[in-house]
Amino acid sequence: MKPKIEDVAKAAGVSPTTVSRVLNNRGYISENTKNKVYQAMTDINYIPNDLARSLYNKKTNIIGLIVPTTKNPFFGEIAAEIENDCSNRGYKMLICNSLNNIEKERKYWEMLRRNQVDGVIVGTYNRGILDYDQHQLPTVAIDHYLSKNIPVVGSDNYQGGRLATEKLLESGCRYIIHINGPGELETPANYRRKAYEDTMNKRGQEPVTYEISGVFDQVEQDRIIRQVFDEHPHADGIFASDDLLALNVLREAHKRNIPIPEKLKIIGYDGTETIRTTAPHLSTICQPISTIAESAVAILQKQITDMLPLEKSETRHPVSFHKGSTV
Amino acid sequence: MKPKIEDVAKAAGVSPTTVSRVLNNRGYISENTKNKVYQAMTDINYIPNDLARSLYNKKTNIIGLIVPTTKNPFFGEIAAEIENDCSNRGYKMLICNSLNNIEKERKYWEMLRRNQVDGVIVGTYNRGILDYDQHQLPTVAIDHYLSKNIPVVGSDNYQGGRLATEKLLESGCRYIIHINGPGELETPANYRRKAYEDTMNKRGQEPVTYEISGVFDQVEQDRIIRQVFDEHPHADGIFASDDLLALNVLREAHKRNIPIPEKLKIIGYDGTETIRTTAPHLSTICQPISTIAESAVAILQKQITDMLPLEKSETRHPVSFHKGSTV
DNA sequence: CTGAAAGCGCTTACAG
DNA sequence: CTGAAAGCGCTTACAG
Repeated sequence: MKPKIEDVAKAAGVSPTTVSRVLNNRGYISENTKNKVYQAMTDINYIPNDLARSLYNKKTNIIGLIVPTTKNPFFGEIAAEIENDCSNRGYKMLICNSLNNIEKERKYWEMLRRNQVDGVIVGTYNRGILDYDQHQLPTVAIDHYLSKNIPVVGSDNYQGGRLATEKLLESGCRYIIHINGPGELETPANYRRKAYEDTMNKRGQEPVTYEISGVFDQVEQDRIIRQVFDEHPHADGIFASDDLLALNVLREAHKRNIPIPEKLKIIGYDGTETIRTTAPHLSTICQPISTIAESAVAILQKQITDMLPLEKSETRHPVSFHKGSTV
Repeated sequence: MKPKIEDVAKAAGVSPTTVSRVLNNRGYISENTKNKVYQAMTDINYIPNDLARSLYNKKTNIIGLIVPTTKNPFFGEIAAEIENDCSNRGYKMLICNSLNNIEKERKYWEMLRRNQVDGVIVGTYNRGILDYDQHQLPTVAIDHYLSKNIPVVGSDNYQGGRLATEKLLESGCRYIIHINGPGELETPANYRRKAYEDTMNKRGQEPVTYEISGVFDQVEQDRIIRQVFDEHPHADGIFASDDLLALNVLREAHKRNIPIPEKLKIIGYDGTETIRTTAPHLSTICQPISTIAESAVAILQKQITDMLPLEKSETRHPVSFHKGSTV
């Protein structure tokens, strides 16, 4: 049987109350008693039960993180950063890979509630899951609009879209296509598109945007990429809204023997550490992942400790350009 | 205030005992009562408190996962797979990124204990942390020897090392170098090296192995790679013990204008989904990540449910060869 | 400075 | 088929 406070108390010859007090450094306890208790704790190898503690305190110091999947480098990195920040602040993290499955996600929300998490950080698309009006749980969304009263954190998507487009224009492109990832309608990522279109219009160029609707659908993605090449054989620039997509575009270009960057320039989005080490040749817009993570955790913690009601807010962190050899 | 069982009981006009019983589907309850209770639960929006439940049951259905960092594609993918398997079996997962920091790792172990996790899956190098003799907690290690009584799951490293070496030999290499990642001494990954050396010896070739000791030390890694090229300008094959390393080798080869695969063939190890999509040209040995994850979870669950004492075992899953253009 | 008692939200013998 | 009581391992007023 695992030792409990009572056992420590017996071993130290004091009451459970006293043990609890030294454990929590609360109230006045004589040095002597303190030492006896510490001694007893190590003697019997006592480890406090946080379940009991949390039950009483109504605070678990656990937060939930819901992402599509940590297989994706962007979410793998953001998850790692968020967990680090949590750990530094004394929070633990329950992780949920929703696989963009609405039913799974609904279950995760319930699970997190049952486990009394102090808050949740969400990076998935799930309109309709939350009961907007009476959502109480402290929550922060990463690049997703979940509800009118949930703060959103992300990169400055408009700046990113503009930057990508400008870089292409600067390096001489005139016939630039934009390819969008799936489900970006409900996310601030649609500002990437908006910025692209605005920037093109301002220069008097006609914007052309393709959308990939299927989530995790490699086949559709490949089909659309081929379609772009078929329908726009004279395009000289492609702005893809994520790096994996950009790499696929690059691959198709190679297949068609289109010299990069001479005939076609390509720029991606995300700039994860993984991509920058495995494919440093890809020019891309880098999201400040650790800053995003940090600020999401900070905002969440503020909600938790101040017990503030949820309030809409949008935090955008500046992006940067990584120059590879595709632009 | 969150509604509790008592509130449901009141709303349904029954006792808390009865509510608990319908909640757990235990004992006989009349259909009528059941319905009243269900009705009451939805009426007042009741969500059970798993903390209280777990406290009583001495079972949390939570497991801990300790990895160096999910930023690394291998661990990001294994974490996602493990979490999926857990979720399917009704377990939740607390994730810990130890960053290969022994102090952090020690704290994570204590945290997991305090939170009464049912078991732990570890993918980090941490000899000396566990109290071998009296380690009670169900535990499974991924490709690491933690203690004489903790089961290990991984890819068949010996087969992998042999396969890599044979592929190089088959394609004509004779002067093959092996570069090892850090910290592989205490892990089954050292069988990759052993297999390489055995295979080379059997063919009458002299094995040459370099080791990179610094964990996460990009600078040292680059230095060693340059050293390999400097000291063995006539090498015609390199077997790198992970893909990120292999890609760095490839990059250095490009810098030196060494044509790949004509003058030099390169083969990596891991074959994550991420690498296979971002760098499909890299030939590599693929670990069956989802199989490894699945079997780790299965073994852990068996320990948990059968309450077996920990027992040494080693499970090796076969690897496969991914042919890119570097071999 | 220290302890006995009540309570956090559940569950399960035990009794009816 | 249903309920009152005790207990899971803690913590914190309250009293001394």
